[in-house]
Amino acid sequence: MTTTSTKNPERATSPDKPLRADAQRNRARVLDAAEELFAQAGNGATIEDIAKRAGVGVGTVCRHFPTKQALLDEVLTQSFRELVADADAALASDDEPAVAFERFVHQLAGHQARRRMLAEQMATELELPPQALELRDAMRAAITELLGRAQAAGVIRDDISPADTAMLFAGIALITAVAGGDPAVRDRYVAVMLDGLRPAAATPLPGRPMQYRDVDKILQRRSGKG
Amino acid sequence: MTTTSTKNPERATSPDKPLRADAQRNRARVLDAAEELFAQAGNGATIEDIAKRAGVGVGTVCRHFPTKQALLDEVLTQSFRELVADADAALASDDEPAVAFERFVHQLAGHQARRRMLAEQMATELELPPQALELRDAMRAAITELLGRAQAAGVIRDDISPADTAMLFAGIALITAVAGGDPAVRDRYVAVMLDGLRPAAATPLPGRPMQYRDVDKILQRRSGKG
DNA sequence: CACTATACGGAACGAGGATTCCGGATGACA
DNA sequence: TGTCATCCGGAATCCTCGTTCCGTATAGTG
Repeated sequence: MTTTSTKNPERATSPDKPLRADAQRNRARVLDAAEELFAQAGNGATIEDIAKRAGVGVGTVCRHFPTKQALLDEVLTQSFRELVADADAALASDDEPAVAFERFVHQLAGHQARRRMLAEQMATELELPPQALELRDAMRAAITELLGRAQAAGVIRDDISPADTAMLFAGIALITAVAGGDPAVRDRYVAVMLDGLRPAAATPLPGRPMQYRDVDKILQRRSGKG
Repeated sequence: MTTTSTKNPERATSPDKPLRADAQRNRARVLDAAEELFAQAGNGATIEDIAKRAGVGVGTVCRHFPTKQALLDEVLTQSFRELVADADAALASDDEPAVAFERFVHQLAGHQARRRMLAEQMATELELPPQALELRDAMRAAITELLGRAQAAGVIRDDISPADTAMLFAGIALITAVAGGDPAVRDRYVAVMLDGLRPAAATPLPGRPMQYRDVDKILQRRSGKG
């Protein structure tokens, strides 16, 4: 399902032209392989590994994606697209706020776990590829809205921000991804986290909610240093 | 506090002999520098960076620790020692179970965040250095006991295992470490997680608690493949 | 079927980083 | 203070991995 038959945002050199049939096939294979290996090994995954898994030569990988970073960016962007789609679906659904929110965070954790880079990036470890910037903003807006509705309905505690939400579930996703990626385990932990977010048992929290502004600040500081 | 004046489990070559004074000093410096840089950059930290930070040449680093892995292992083992010390203190204290448990998980997350490798390794990403095996077991025993007491006292939900506990807080630690490592943020999130662990708001959980056995299985599988 | 623009595989190359080596410096001890 | 074993710094070496190059293969087309 992760094929890129719809559009190819970048191409090595030359403006754009319909890819030859085998090229399209290979590109998709590479993307799938990369997604899988990046998820497994973070970006420690090797170009050669990816090529092998995709059943192509390294040359092929590097022709389609001029740089390892470009490949990573594309996979990341892909993930964001799916995430945003889920978020939009949740927003559009007429489920109760609690249900919509819970379903969505399960999906969120799922996406992030399947590709741990996504989780890392949402926690600002990685630079965001420019193509993904607006997707990220859409994502943030969606989380804000879903959380807001749930809080307004009184089913989620008020002292939690959208940025907190993203972080918390990214943490769950990251750790379960690192530890084998069993979806059953992940769902369990998401459920625990959700219990922690209910107003019923809420204990006063130290500190203040994290804002996306803070996240961006961390991101800047990081790219500033190197 | 991180000096190794007590014992030096490994030495490049030759059985063992008291290190010359300057050598001991340098060894300690290297260890401290490594701890700091590994915490900051995971094991992306470079030998040269570590040497520079420690104010020594690369040769010195490599003589004391024949391999980058050896250095990493030593830092890891060090962390485990501190963790186990905290755990023992918590066990020995006569605080109420709830207090002891909560204080300990805060410390746990703190340790793990300060050195993100620790968090990753507790989630079985890394192989455990042999020197640390018994420390890990002591750790597990302590968590088991502290959690058991808290559950017996009815302040922590029953459908959570010691392994779950380790994973959940490792997740929090990991994500906050990745996102800048602000302790205030970490404490906030630990508090949320703790709320999720209280019996009051507990919702039925899907799946079954994770056992240390499962963790070990993942570890084996991983080292099997490579 | 023949022809050509594309794409392919994988060897060759280069950069970055870990490890090794060795001449010079230094702590330990008589 | 003199001697020597030990340790130090950092240049040299080796290895891994991303990227480039090129001869060969193939999809697309008439």
